[in-house]
Amino acid sequence: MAMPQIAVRRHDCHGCPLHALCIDEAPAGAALPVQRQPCLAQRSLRLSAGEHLFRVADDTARQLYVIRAGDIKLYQHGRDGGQHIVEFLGPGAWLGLESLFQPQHTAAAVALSACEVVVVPYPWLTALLDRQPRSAEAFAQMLSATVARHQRHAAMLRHTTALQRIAQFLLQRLELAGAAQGDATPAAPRASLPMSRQDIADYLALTASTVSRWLSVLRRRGWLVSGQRGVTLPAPAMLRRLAAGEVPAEPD
Amino acid sequence: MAMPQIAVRRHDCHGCPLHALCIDEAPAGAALPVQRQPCLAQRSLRLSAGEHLFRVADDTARQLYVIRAGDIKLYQHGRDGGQHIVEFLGPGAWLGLESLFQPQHTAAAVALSACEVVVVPYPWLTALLDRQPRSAEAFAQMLSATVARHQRHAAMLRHTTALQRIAQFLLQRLELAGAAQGDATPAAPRASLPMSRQDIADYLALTASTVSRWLSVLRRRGWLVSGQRGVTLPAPAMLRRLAAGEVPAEPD
DNA sequence: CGAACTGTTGACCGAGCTCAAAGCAAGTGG
DNA sequence: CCACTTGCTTTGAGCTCGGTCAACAGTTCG
Repeated sequence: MAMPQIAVRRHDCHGCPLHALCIDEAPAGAALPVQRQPCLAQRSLRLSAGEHLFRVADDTARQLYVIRAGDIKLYQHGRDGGQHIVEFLGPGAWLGLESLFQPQHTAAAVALSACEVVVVPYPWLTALLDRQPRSAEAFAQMLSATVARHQRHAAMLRHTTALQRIAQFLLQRLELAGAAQGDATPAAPRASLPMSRQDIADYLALTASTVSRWLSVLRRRGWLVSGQRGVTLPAPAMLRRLAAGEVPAEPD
Repeated sequence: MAMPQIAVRRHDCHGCPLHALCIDEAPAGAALPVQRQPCLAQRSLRLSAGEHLFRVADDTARQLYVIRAGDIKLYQHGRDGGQHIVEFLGPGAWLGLESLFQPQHTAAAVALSACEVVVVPYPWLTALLDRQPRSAEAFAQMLSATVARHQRHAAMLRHTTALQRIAQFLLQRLELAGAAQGDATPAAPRASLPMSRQDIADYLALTASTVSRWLSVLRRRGWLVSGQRGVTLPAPAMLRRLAAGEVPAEPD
């Protein structure tokens, strides 16, 4: 059985998160340029659940990270010992943007589950950015999207009730799961919650008690099935109405 | 009186906010390179108080802005009609970072006082970034600082009481005023408040009532003198203690 | 099986919001 | 110069949402 021999492996980096940044430079069958090397020579790192990737005030080691698999939470310390979760990050997300080209990290990152992260040294990044104009644009766009995302999250934390925040959070997790599946199952209302209730609370500026309370209410009403680290949402439409504040949020 | 004739005006752009980005390429008496041109050929814009620089969903026009003089507030619309102030920006600050290389603005910017802003078209920026490696780094650093700043602000809005937020805000305005004066008057405890009480409230995720109430308390206690658009803080040390939550925040 | 941890639920309480009224400053027109 | 308007600020009274504290249930791991 003579299989056709492939002249150039088109995409070793097809599933690579750097893809979006480095694909532009090789429009079609062009020879793989030098810059493509990072995609091939990736150095990756494995973390088990609970292990820190970096902590606050750690040296940045002049590198950042891209999550290939697993979930990571990015957090800061609140005055009172409680922690303030900046973001939950999944596969494809970049880590270390908040301290780019700066000596120390201003946040900490810890694995929620077993993770694989790709290491991206600054030199690789700058080389890419300098040699290839459009990549600088793409990277700037990603940074600005991060700014915009944080602005939206900050906005959500004001003028919204606990229930609204929880509903929005669930929807966010839901469409995140949907995007990962490539919309293959658009009607599968399953969302993963790899983080603890306390983590959810710290993300939404609530207490674990309150999160638990409202989740119970949703469960009692049938808007949410099952309870622990995964959840199915049979009525996303209703959740959307809750998130928008169209329902007065009765306790029971 | 024969004044010595200056051979080359060293820095036409000395007071220019782009300075930090473009100074590196001309270490010393080097001839002014082409890239320096933007500094000289700046197109600037004047706004009177209350005038919008851009609104949400406006076209970005592929340009961003740097404030040369005046104060601008950057805000988004909250669901309930109230507005959520992202940041107050003064001279030297960049505007439009949250929608960089994207078609539409995700926030609105309005002048609080008479302003002068410098227009920076994307092409200038990309030209600068592409030609000069260190500028890309500086720019990325600024973007990442913006991310970090928003993270800190979001962190402040949790686990802090109304009084703490107000104290922190006043201190922030104070050191901002100090920085503008180049620390010429380090002991001059004067801060400008070019925004309304409602704006302060929207920035701190409070109500105008609450802001007014606590400012009154501070005034009654003598930690704060005068009231309207400017304010003097005779006891910054006490404010710092309040901001840190070391004082139980008694109403009176 | 017990220990330690996470999640759930209840009772109470307080910080800040809502609603409302009055005080003040700046502008307008007679 | 003053009556009138308009918008911002201040202040009061009551109420509500979510936090605090605490007890209990369920899970994981030795």
